[in-house]
Amino acid sequence: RFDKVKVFLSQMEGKGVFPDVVTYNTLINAHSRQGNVAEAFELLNSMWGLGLKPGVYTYNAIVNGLCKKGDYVRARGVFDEMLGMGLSPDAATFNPLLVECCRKDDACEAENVFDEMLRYGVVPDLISFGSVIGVFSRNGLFDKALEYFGKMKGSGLVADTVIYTILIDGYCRNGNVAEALAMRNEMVEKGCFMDVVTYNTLLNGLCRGKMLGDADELFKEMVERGVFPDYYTLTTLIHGYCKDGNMSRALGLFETMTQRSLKPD
RNA sequence: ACGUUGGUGUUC
Repeated sequence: RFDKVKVFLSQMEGKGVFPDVVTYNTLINAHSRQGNVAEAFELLNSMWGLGLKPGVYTYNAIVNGLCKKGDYVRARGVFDEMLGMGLSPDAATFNPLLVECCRKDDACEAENVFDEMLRYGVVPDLISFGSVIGVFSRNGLFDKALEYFGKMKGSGLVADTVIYTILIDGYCRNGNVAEALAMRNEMVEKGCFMDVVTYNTLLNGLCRGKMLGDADELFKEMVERGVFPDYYTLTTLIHGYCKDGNMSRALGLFETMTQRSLKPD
């Protein structure tokens, strides 16, 4: 609701309160995320005239916006521009670039960006590792995914719910549901909670592995633990039961879905 | 102090 923002900002200025770099970063990020990179650039350029100097957060927001639009080339251009301004990139600069390579399933470029990040002396975080582990495991390079998981632990990072979910997904995709279940046990033992995405991922693996009975049990477990099923959960299970020829169960879940006022899409 | 980045389904 940028019209309201505009009114609010002018009210602020009327009271002698002027936007600072954080205000601009917030606005630039909002436009950037919504795909309006042109407006984000305009705000970026107008900062200088107000005596405000764009910083790493400012450029990172734009790099992210361009990556989200799939404009990797232009994102690299802004990256170069920020270097030219004498700014040092950080993990939040490289992560959107990595994520975009992963979205395109470009494991090769993702690895290049990861190496580049290291050359700049930037320390990869959980997001960086999660991205590359995911792209490797989805693209026939699961050994490499596990190798990076090893590097991640070696660097002192501790796997969180998202990292475990990526690994569970990786094991399932690579035909090792047993090891995926072992990962789930490990994460719980280490005090890491399973969220709706973790459950959905494992349910999908069980369905694809024709382990519908186990999927059913896991579904019950998630509900008992107060993790509420979403669209992904129900679509995954409905698909699983359809493929398995169990239409009555599939239709039952479909009804559950409408009863929960989750409108089928 | 406040602002930027990651994971799951259907389309055989």
